[in-house]
Amino acid sequence: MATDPNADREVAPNFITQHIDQDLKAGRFDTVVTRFPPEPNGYLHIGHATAICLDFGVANDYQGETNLRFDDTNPTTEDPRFVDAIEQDVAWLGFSWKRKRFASDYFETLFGLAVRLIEMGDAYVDDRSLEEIRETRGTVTTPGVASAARDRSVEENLTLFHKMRAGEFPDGSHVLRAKIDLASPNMIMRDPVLYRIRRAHHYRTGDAWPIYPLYDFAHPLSDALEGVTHSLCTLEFENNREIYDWLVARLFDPPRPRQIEFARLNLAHTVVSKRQLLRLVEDGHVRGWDDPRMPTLAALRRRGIRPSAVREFARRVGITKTNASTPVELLDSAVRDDLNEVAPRTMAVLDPIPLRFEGPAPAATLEASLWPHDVPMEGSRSLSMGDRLWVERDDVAVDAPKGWKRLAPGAVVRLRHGPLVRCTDVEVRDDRVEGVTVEVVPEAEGKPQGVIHWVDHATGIPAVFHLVNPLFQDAQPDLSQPLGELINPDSLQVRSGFVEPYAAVQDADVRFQFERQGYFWKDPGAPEGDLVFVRIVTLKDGWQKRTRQVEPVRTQPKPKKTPQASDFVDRTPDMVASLTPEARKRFEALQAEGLDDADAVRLAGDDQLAGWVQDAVAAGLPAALAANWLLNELPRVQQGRPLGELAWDSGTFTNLLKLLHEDRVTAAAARQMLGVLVDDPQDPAVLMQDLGLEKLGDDAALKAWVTEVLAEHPDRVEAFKGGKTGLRGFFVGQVMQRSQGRADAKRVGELVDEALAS
RNA sequence: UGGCCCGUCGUCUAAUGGCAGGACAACCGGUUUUGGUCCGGUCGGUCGGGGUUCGAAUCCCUGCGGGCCAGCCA
Repeated sequence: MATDPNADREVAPNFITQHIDQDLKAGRFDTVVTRFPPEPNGYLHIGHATAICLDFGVANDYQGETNLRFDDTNPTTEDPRFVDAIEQDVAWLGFSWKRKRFASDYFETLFGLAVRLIEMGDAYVDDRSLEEIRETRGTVTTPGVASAARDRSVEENLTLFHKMRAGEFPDGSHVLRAKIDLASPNMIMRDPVLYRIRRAHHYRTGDAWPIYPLYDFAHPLSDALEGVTHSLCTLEFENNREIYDWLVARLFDPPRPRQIEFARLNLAHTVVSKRQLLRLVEDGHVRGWDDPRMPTLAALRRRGIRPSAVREFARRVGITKTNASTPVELLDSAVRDDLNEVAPRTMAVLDPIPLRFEGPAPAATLEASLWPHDVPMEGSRSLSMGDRLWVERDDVAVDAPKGWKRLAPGAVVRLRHGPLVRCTDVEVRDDRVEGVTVEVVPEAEGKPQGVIHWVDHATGIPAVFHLVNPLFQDAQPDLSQPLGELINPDSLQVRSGFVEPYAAVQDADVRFQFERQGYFWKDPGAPEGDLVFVRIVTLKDGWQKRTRQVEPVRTQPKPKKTPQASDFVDRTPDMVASLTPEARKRFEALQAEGLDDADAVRLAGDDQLAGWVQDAVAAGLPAALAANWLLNELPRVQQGRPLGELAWDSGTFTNLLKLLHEDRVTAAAARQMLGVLVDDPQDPAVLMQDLGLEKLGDDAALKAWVTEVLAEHPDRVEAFKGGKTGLRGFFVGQVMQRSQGRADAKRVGELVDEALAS
């Protein structure tokens, strides 16, 4: 039985937890502190929910803690009512924060840090207009130009900055800017603005401050002040990480917080952007922030979705860096799974037509279970069945299509929890079914074609049903179009029908399954006294699926892409042509050593790389071997660090290659050693001895391992012989593991082939 | 166009140089007094090209496609 090895974790391992694991192992931190940093300028939505589950979830998994921090640095857009709403939503999801903080708590501290930055010569006051600053920032392809303000003295900057704070300048007349690099390819590093003058009333600090810090300044420093270790945010902040690191490195000692970005959630058929949601509300396309069609947490809550379902949804979606769009079906499925075992089964007719009995009516009080056979819950309610009932219009057909399991002339169905009936007549007006007549048939008389639900005419209670459907017609709405044209006209359907009495009298928080219809609960937003049920989610409907208009998406193999001319381009000649004269010389020298142009040109572009190859050649090694390891093997352990940042030198590299060249170690072992040597240079021969990595020359031992491995996995041997040839790698890998990289993999491969052939 | 990031079944996501697996969707069947649930099965994928390697989804190069950045928003 395969059990989930991560069942005890809230967040399944992902690239972020891997970073955390590494940081913890490296001793960079000894605890995990995260934060959830909403700006109080709107309601939280399902996208935030995934972020919340991540922030709080990983902290819980690592016995760490999470702060709720309101990033309230822009007084013109923020409102305390959102603070309350956000707290409510986070708590509703089931998370509790260690500390509640506001960026505005830190205004005084942040001001002090800004002063220090000025004192270090890393920030200056610019007194030019917004337009001027914009124009001189340059473009993505052209560098920006400095203003005279950039060269102000520290004293002058200090004076000006204090005057900014004292309110001596008008709004927008001065800003504090970091002094970084106006030519940076990262636009955010072109002297980003840190403070602006904004004489606006802040909901928390009142009129105490005429200047406010910007996100890029306040956020990293707030993280550092709170002792946050891992600052998880969405992909659009990737470019901001550079300023984050820049500021924190200047103003704080280690351990410094670290920003990691992940992809935000996109849900099909809806929008998850505060701006767009605001538009929906303000333009009246929905009835408010908690309109059940909205993706806000307030709306999901009103719709009856439980927090456990949202958390399960977040778990199923996972965390990656891929920009992706999640289908709503994934949410629906999580909601159904969440409700299946807790929702008592009851009956409601949403589009009622009368059912009359021909002959004797059953007239009975039935004791009907609230739970189906497969839900381990107990309980029942009594149902009275009089001589007239309500049934669903869709459950009656004049001409039964193929596969019809409901009422149609002559057809026998069961009335749920009641008798079998045969349809004797269908009343039709204007092509619409308006009523049905049935006769009771004895139990013995054949199998019913199906089961339909009903509500008793005499005791049934009138109710209104709100059927919530996707808000947008298109999975990926084109938001440049007017919203009115994008909205699904059936996003909210209102029906008037009847429920059985039981459903009307239960507590407000009970989620029902109306059999064959879906999960519903009483709309908590309905006017007092009105009986309104909102549909949380439909049931999966095999019939509707079969008959619906849209063609189901057929799964068919993608056409094999035909190779394009552009697939075969060789950039090498271009690269050779654009070599500097100096690099050109190196290129020719490497060529002379027998390297092909592609390798030579890449090495020639780097003085150091080219030198290392020459050193290896001087030591009697083939240039191609050195080039191969430098170009193809080194990057694996380099992890983006330039060659110069690695601790080792060309001599260590050459000695490693020598061992390999002299056949004293295998390539696998050499790779292992490479990982150690770059950071911890030493004599590779000694390292080889220490790790016991000398190449194994003993064919007999290899054979023994091969036999052993094959004997241990008879099922896989069978599968291999059945055509699953990919298993060859598995067998070789097993033997390699046993030899700890000391066996000659090529030879092992041969032995495996031999053994499997017999 | 400069820089950064991302491309795995229809969709979402695993596999960290060694068996391409799971979920959702779809399809077929079984159980069922819900066309639900549950169970069994089927279909279906590493963006193209080249390289490194005994072995590549994974490392390297390159092409293609997508996202982000030129707010005194966050």
